[in-house]
Amino acid sequence: MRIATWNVNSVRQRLDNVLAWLAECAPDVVCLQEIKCETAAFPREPFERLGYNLAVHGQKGFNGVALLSKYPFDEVSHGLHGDEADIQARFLEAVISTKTGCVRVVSLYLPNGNPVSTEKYTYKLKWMDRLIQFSHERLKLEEPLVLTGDFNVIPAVVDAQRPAAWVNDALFLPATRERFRALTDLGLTDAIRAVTDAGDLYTFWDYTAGAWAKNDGIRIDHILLSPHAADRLKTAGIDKHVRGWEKPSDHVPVYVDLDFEPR
DNA sequence: ATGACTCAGGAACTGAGA
Repeated sequence: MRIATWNVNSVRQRLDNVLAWLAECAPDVVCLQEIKCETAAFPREPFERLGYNLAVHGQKGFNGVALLSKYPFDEVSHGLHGDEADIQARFLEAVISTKTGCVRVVSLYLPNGNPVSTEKYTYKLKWMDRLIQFSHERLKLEEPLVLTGDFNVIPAVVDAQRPAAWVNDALFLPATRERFRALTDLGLTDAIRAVTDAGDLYTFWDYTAGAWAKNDGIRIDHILLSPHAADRLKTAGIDKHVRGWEKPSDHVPVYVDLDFEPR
């Protein structure tokens, strides 16, 4: 089973790119972030025509997450517990059934947090604390869990081409990285790091200043696996070439192949 | 150089992104 994540920076602007990528990647489950539209405005038809079930949690203008699945959804819920006043559309959770078992998948869009001297950064850190609590609860279920999306976290120096440029940034500050490490300390596995310790593996290149041409990238889109999901990990990869397409998102897809064949 | 592009909203710009 191939599960992928992609911050598309507007699903309506990126529709042609997303359809072209689906054709070549052929994922079974896709987590989308920054769909930038209300739920009712999501272009459902082209995805349903390809055989995907849809779950969408949108809002007007900003944010918005979605799930596509060739397998049926058992349970779908949106919103991250711990702050009833938080109305930003950044979290969508579903249980997906296959003939050989279930997998719980979360499509998340973690707050950016810049500028760090504002309430935006405290919102990010509190959101991460809530995510740690959520993960702690879900890991008790001892089931395959795929926690994935745009984390807006550069986990380590090796995950940026120019780490010095990010030392005071909300994506790389110690308080940010400590909380990401708290997630992995709970027992979640960073799928890319499970298959390679190589550098030059990025998922985002800024639109400005020729960042793509200079390969001035960062790795901030992640797939975290519970032990029961990590046991099934076959491959993990980043579809870097998609950044070179016409009218690209500033992020590229990341995917894992999990073995859900009968045993 | 707290900039450079790209998006949504809404009709000229601003805010947000990272």
